[in-house]
Amino acid sequence: MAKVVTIRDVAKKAGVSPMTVSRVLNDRPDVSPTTRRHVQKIIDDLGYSPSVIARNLSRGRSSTIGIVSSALEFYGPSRTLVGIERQANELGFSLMVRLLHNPLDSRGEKALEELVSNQVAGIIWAVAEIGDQREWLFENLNHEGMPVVFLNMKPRPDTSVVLVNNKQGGRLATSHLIEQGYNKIGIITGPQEWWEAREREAGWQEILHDAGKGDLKNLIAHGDWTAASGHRSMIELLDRVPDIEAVFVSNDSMALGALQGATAYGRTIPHDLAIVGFDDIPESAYFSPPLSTVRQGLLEVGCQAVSLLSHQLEARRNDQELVAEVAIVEPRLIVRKSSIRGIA
Amino acid sequence: MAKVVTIRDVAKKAGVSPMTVSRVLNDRPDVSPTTRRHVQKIIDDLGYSPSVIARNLSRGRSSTIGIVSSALEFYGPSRTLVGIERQANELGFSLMVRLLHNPLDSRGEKALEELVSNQVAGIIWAVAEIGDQREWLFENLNHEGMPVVFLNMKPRPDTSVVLVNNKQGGRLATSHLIEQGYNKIGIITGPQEWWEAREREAGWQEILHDAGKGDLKNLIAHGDWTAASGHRSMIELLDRVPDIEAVFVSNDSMALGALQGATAYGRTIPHDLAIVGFDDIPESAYFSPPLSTVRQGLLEVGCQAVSLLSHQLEARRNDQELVAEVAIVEPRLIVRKSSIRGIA
DNA sequence: CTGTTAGCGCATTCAA
DNA sequence: TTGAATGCGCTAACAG
Repeated sequence: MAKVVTIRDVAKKAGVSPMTVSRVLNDRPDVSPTTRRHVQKIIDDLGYSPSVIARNLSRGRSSTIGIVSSALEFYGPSRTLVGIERQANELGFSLMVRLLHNPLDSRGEKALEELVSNQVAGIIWAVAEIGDQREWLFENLNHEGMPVVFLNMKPRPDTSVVLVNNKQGGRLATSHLIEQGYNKIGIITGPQEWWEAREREAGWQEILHDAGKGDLKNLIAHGDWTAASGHRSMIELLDRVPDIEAVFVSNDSMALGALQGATAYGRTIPHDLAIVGFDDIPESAYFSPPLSTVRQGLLEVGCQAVSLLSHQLEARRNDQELVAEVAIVEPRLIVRKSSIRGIA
Repeated sequence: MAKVVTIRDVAKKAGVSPMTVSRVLNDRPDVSPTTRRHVQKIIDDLGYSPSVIARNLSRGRSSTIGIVSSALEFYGPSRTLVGIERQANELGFSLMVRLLHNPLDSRGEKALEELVSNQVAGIIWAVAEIGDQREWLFENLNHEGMPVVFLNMKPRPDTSVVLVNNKQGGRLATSHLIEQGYNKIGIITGPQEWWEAREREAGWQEILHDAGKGDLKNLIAHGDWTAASGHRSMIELLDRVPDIEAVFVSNDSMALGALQGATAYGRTIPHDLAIVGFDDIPESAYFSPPLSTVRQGLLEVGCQAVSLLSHQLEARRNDQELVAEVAIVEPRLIVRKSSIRGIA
């Protein structure tokens, strides 16, 4: 219990009022250079560090932003968190993090309450869109008047959203496969509750449709993002459509499982079967064969999220109209061996 | 700015004093059941939620714990964070997270200051041990009298630490390879600045030494945890020691790179060369061939860290002696194909 | 430029 | 079992 140094201790020692110290701390202009220097010295000497919570209480606002995330075991969410942290740091925000382990239960509510009562300045909602949970969210959040930025959600009016153009990612992957001359192009999707999974599938479907490919039903298998499900789904596709020529797999982990499944099934990649993944996890360049994939700008997503939130906060401080913004991050196709026709 | 509901609003509406409301909020025994029910109802009606920061300021302590972590792009740290969050949640703590992007710079200091001035109740230091940064830490933290738990660090007196028995992990992997009848057993290490990397190497070395294997120098290659470095290091080993029979790779990502490197070099795994990894990332069961590896109980590490910190906090609240605890989590060998002699 | 007064929302005394 | 007074550490608004 080293008695903590307060602003009053500094003031006393410096022979000024607490207010002056406060002004120095906050870099206010209305302090004489001499006084400022003097006070600053005392601050340093005493190793004084202001109590953020007292400041927040007094100011009625905080510089902590709340993050609600989930599924940190996957590449996407954890990578995004890193981006968020980086930008938050840059802009002087602290981060309070809550993870939802099972997004289906009602804990979103508790997480939200906790953040609200911790007086966070705003919230970044980085949880996959699940069912109607969102509806509940919108009511509550707007009710509270809490600035929020959502990640990877279908844009809606008056809501700030940062998203990767997942549909475009699906298009890129599928177009690439068509350009390589493949005809029967299947897909292994992510969980249908994830908006991102549905979008990637929509991109795949759009391209095939435009190319005049007929019945797509048989070419779809549903995974759950894990390598195990990729493996399973690939076997399923091969059983169902033995002459399938290429598969767009909705993330790299599943693609790894798919690669292994197809190989065990007796197919040589890419000679017999082409595969394109999604994410560009660092490992994917070292799969056998190296995986063609779609890279999302996930750090960018995190940065943007914090920036948009920051805009909202600023607008609010200036009593301006809060204009919702939407930031779209474009993905990029990375071509490696797994999708190149004519390589053994 | 929906004017926020305070404890006074509730009190007024309930016709009691703020104090009574406070008692209800904190589940104090000295409130009549009738009053309690009544007040509780008003609380619910108004949707009142107490201001955590005001409470903290008043009580002089908070229930937020600070996490300093880094390298969330790797499996270990992010997995550990999940464990921490889970247990924190369980015990009613909030989490404030700071990431160190380049542990070599002095930002540890800033992160620490930020957490301290946010009045966190304690800190979990989950950053790889780098050089003499730790010395600086110990001085400062003990000076502040802040409860801290360190992760994966060499235990030292009067310091709470949670660690995986990395050396034992190295032993398990290496013994397994010896039992399989391999003789020339190499290692690809992690970055030498990481304590965990050094420990794994020490385990490997100990077993080989005990088995009477002579000169080990040539059998060591240094990686940096990435698949790329695993690839590179494997080539290096094969060039240097063409008759090498097995390699213990200090994490699974590097093992993936090593697998690919060895295959490209013309070796068949495990026929020509056995490989054991470390981590048991979910993907490793789908490498080609499936990877034998050492599983760390990372969730467990996170849980334990929060528990130890919680003990410290409790002791402090009761003015008891703070006894530092050390929790050791034992790793487990997972045998798959990549290390089984006599399989093609 | 600097100090004074007041109060952020709550919990810890104490007294009733 | 309840309430009144007081203060946590800081800053906004006003004075001087």
